[in-house]
Amino acid sequence: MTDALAERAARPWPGDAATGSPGAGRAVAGAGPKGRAIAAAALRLFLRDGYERTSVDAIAAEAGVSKRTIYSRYGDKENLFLSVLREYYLAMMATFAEIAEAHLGEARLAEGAGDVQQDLAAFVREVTARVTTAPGRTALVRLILAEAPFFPALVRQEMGPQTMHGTIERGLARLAAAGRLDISDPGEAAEHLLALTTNQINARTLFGIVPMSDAGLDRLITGGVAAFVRAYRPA
Amino acid sequence: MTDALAERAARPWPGDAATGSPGAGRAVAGAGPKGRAIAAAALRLFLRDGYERTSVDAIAAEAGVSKRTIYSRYGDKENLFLSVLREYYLAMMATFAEIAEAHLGEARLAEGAGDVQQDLAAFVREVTARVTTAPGRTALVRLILAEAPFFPALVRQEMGPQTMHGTIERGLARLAAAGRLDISDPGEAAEHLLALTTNQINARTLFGIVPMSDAGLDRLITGGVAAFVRAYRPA
DNA sequence: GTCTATACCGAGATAGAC
DNA sequence: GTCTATCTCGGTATAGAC
Repeated sequence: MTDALAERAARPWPGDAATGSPGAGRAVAGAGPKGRAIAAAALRLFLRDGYERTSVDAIAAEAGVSKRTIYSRYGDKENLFLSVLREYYLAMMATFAEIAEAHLGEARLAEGAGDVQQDLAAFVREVTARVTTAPGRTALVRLILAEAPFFPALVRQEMGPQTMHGTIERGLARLAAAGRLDISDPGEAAEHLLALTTNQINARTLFGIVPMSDAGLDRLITGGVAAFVRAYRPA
Repeated sequence: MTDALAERAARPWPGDAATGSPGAGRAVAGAGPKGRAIAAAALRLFLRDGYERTSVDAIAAEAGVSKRTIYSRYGDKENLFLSVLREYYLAMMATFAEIAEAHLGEARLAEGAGDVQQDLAAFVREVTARVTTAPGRTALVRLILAEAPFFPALVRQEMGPQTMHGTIERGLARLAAAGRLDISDPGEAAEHLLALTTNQINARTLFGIVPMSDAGLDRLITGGVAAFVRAYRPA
């Protein structure tokens, strides 16, 4: 894991007691340097090889800890799996929220109006670069899709769909209120924007399996945003 | 497998030598009643449990044949997997092609022009009902996504993306030529139509994992097609 | 007390032998 | 069609080290 997201994912969850030595406060699976090493190794191998093909032995070797340490901290493989995936997912959503706030937040929109199409394209481009096509992100989504039938917790909790949706919906509603778009159903419009951009990229690349050039990505985003604006431009 | 697609998938591939007894002509894995039983059982279990979680023992038991029979016909588990998936995929694409021809083929469009939006919605609705949300289809797509990194043949050959794309592109080009849509790039328009309908359904349901009511499906299709037509309607 | 190292267990896997 | 060889897995146990 070389990207910033994995680094972030290796940090203890929000809500954890302390980041100090494993013993200060309630012991937490992901705390301490050992905990970070385990989580990082597990994440890396699960994302690369999937659940069934990843052995706890391999994770232990990769993390440089003994297998017993993993079991004493995480209980079993399933809990380790769900923990590291949730951690990573939350980190990714935090990045997304930050980007969305910068592009579609109240502060940004109060600055004044540029061209809607260009503003939306800039937003989507940054999301694409920093989230959608981030090294581990596509693997994460593929993994969730693959394992969801066997781990209902994956879809029950916050890792389901519709997590980017609300944020975008509120941003679009602001653009509509400012008269820059003609939107009667912001929820539906948010889905359409996602469908024409992020989801289109996912479909094209089979969620990261088939490579795509930066130029191709840019063309796809530009075209998707253009179609979106054509469908929702004020009369 | 109770649906018609599985029935179809259990038939030998187009191009196979004969459907007769396994020994007439070149021996073919999927031929004969035993071959059909094996293929049907393998497909069912792979779609339900995935590759790693499905054992050849279980397939043999489900098919009512000996494990030896499977190995002598298919060589190994991997080949069995790729064979039955390709078979099923091709059957699905045949169904899609048939629907597309009925709705967007030359014959249909020569009949005269109805409302574009209604025509497209009818097309998408039938594709959705008979292909996109067919019992095994979503599982098939999830399985391909999950296993693609480990079986490059899955994406190399004809099972990649873009298989529905060409057919829809030609249909949209015909609609544009008839002046019923304003499309400068039919390839891109086809992607946008797919993105706003089929792909949106997939994203919403996490490829069939999260259930969706028929009414919800219909609303989603209607809204997606409406947005598409707004983006591409003649001036 | 938490960690490492390693040996171990039972189950289940593929693949091939008979 | 059964039987077996060989392997790997998740998980535990047992030993000692910092």
